[in-house]
Amino acid sequence: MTRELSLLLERKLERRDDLTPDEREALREVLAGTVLKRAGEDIVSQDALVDCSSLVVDGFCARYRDLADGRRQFTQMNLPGDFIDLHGFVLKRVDHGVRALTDCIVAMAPHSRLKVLTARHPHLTRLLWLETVVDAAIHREWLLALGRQEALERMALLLCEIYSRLEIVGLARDFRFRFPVTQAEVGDFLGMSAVHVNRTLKVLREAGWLTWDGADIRILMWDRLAEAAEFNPAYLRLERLPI
Amino acid sequence: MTRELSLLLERKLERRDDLTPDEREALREVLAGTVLKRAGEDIVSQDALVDCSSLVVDGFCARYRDLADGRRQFTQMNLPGDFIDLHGFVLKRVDHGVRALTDCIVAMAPHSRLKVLTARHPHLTRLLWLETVVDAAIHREWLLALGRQEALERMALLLCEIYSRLEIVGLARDFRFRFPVTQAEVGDFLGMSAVHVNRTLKVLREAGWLTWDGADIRILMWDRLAEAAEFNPAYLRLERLPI
DNA sequence: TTTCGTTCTTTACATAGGTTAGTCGAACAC
DNA sequence: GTGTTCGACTAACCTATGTAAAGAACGAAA
Repeated sequence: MTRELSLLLERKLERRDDLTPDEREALREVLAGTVLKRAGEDIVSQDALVDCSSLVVDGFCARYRDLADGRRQFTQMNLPGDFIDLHGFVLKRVDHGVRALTDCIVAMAPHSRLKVLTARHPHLTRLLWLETVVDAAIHREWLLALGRQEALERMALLLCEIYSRLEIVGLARDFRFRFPVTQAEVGDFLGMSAVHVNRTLKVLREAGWLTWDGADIRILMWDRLAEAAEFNPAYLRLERLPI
Repeated sequence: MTRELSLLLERKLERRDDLTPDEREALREVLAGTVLKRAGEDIVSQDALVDCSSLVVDGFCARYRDLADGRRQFTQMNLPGDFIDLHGFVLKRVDHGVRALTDCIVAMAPHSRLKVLTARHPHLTRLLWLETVVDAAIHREWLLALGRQEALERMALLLCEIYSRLEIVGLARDFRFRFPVTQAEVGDFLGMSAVHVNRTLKVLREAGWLTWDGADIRILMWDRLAEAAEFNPAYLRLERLPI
């Protein structure tokens, strides 16, 4: 069981650069047990000191920040294979919550173990560092989207990004994927009201760009979506560059 | 000269955690020379492989992303003492440009030297990692702002953040500071048109919350601004927590 | 089966903020 | 001097998107 979890982590880091047997061994020491979180539960609560980061094994979750009057913005989607709050390892105090959008299984990585790893394995440390830096690159893409792109462009970007990321971990192919998220939640990603999410989806559906039944999404015209979003997957850093 | 630069860097990292004499010594090896960039010039161009990160010694610059039709979003302000593109050290390919808003002096930190440092100094590595992670925390604050806050709230947030960050490095006090940036540039930060920046400033000026003459800003009612922005400096991670 | 709570969907209406098109003044070149 | 450029500022108008309200569809629970 724990063995399988380490493999998930190994495969994730190996997409970026080769690992030595020694480094693989070290990764096996990092994960403690797993925890099940129910849909709607908070995995991390806002404004807490943390001593543990976690790896999403199964399910969808999202990082969020709230305003006093209840306005909410999701700042990042976390898919299976993603490290949630790895930045918490160096930040110590996290400034936001993470919510399970569906039932989730997460594996814990205690900071004490990560610290041992970083003391002994500089290259592995840089790979973990890279993961947090890719998160920041995704943030920048969404800063552009929220600041300067319109509703339809943002929706297209979300679909392109989620499809691409799910495909990498084998959870999407042939332009189909499951995305079990309500329209209100999509609105919290895109910085728009649930009503406008609905309107925007109607336009996309009627233009024949996609179908969206329940949680099953099928993209019919990828090129149109990618063009509308000005989607360039470079920001996901899918390239393999030794570091 | 180079000695003074290292001191800037040392002081920056020491705000987060103590450094050993050994670590200080290592930092002195990191910076190569300085470069002068003129206002309006690009310090880093979009979508390039980078082999060097840089430290702002003097001046203001900003990271940006553009859309094909010219819409632009600044994703981060860089003030003196900030590491520009430290994330480039692990990311290798950067996805955005950095523009000098005023004449700037920047000190270069070649990645080859940073790599030597990370191989020998795990604690220092975590401190550098932390700097990139704080950048991401600031991104998240602005994702919330751009997604869910209104023009006036965002403007208030910008003023509170810039003042706080300038104060830390001794470039602001008594609620006064120089901010030599055009209203159009402010719009590119806040995701709004220059016209609306002007309107919003007029409201703030007439309400007596601030004065803004040329590049000289004076905040008259900090509490009002902070309340409107829901400004909580926690996201800047000013706390000192050993890592 | 009925009831209940979600979520999706639509309509009608309100408004924050964009766009366009200026004026004015300061700085600068010649 | 004169022209030129750039930024601050304003007004008129327009539209993308928010808000409020309600019905339809669906699954879960009883």
